[in-house]
Amino acid sequence: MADVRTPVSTAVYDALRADILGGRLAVGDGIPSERTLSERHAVNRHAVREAVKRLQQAGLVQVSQGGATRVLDWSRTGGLELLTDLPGAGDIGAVRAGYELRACLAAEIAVRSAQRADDDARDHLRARAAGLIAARQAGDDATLLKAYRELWDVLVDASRNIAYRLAYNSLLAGEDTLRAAAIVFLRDELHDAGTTEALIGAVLDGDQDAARAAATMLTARTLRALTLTEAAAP
Amino acid sequence: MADVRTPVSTAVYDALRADILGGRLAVGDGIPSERTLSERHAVNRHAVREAVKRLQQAGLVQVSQGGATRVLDWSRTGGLELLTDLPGAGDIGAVRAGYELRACLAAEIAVRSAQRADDDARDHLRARAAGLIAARQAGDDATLLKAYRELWDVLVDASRNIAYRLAYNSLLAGEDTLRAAAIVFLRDELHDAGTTEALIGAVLDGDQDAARAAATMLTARTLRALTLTEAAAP
DNA sequence: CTTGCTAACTGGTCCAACCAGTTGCTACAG
DNA sequence: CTGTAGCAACTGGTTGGACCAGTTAGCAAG
Repeated sequence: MADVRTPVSTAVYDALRADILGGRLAVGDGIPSERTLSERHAVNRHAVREAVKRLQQAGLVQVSQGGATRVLDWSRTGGLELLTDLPGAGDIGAVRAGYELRACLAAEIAVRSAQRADDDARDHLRARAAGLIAARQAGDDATLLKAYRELWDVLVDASRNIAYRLAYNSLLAGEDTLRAAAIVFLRDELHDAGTTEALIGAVLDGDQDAARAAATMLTARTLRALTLTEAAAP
Repeated sequence: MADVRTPVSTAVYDALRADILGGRLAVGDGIPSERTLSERHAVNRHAVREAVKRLQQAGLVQVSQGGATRVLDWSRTGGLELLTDLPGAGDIGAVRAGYELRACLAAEIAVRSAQRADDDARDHLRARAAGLIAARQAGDDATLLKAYRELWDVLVDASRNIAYRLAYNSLLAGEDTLRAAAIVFLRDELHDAGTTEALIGAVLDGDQDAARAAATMLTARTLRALTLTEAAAP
């Protein structure tokens, strides 16, 4: 039941990914051969191959038959999905980077939502707005965060842009591990009920400028909190 | 030499991914068993497993031992790296979505570059600016596009935000297949030498507002071209 | 010193088997 | 007739070993 058995190939993948993102395997280096890795991790070579295939897809390594599998410069070949893996590898600045991207996305999502939201999307938005008000009554930050995220989820859909949706997914991919930290940074933004209401109203009214302004103000609060934290304890 | 042999596992992966993104495998459906797929594609089961592992990592399927491997709603679980796969699956709107995301990113990259570019980054930027001028002399759009991309590549670095870099990577992931189409849409933006110069100057001067304005004007040209094309031949 | 071949690597693929969960049907007990 | 226990018959997870197909490096002949 509570069996959290991880496939061995995932264990190998995690280990290699951490080594690469953590810089222990330098760019251009060849990683150990599949046969070596299978011995070292005491698993079958097939498991290693599955792990390497995933590394390859993530843009972390380049494999070539006959030659060695080499580590790529992931800052050039990696995709946005790597972002949530970076903090785990010890990169603190990645958190600020992620929130900056979110800020830029949020403003645009707000504008496009105001521009493109149809009746269906407006209904959903109103429902989430009500849910958010209810969550504020609870006084529990975790509940509030959940409701706030659901609000943005609806806005992302309303913006009718699959790229925004996918980028948003990538940003939230590792949220479970970061939720506790997120609440700290998002605190001011979460409790700014007035601006949140303004955002919702602007989207419902189709007021693109007001929507952008509100979204920018909301995310600016979190960015400020992050900057202060970063400056205080680097 | 010209041997473009694709690994069989990649062939299986491409086929399954296309079926999922193309909607031929519905969300919630179980995909055929590994043994069935290995028979159907006339490959070994390990090749199928490698393909499925990649699907899993891409957020397209959920596998569970004992149970069937089910198709996930990739619009909820997929990352930005899926974007460049969508056009291949027949989704035309994904191109516009991608360029809208690029527009929003570009403006922010310009601002952050103006804010954070150090001497080293400024040197690189000046070099690329010179390269761009040289490319304009050639009169060849492909050369110009290359130089223009290199300019933005430097700007992305100058913005000192790993999330911007990774998102930018994701957006350009499938560029080779789209290069011909890209030149058509980017034509006006590419030939707007004045605004490009203004962007470079603003970044070098640390003028964030001017940088944002220039970047926005540049990307707006491409968005307009895209909208016109979309409206003309939907 | 250059060239060419070979041997020892690398990854790519396959076969066959077994382990470990899930699912559904069947037969037995109530 | 109903409910449940249990036995197949699936599913994915893992292993071992073998062989093919490229790359690389070293050695030997020119």
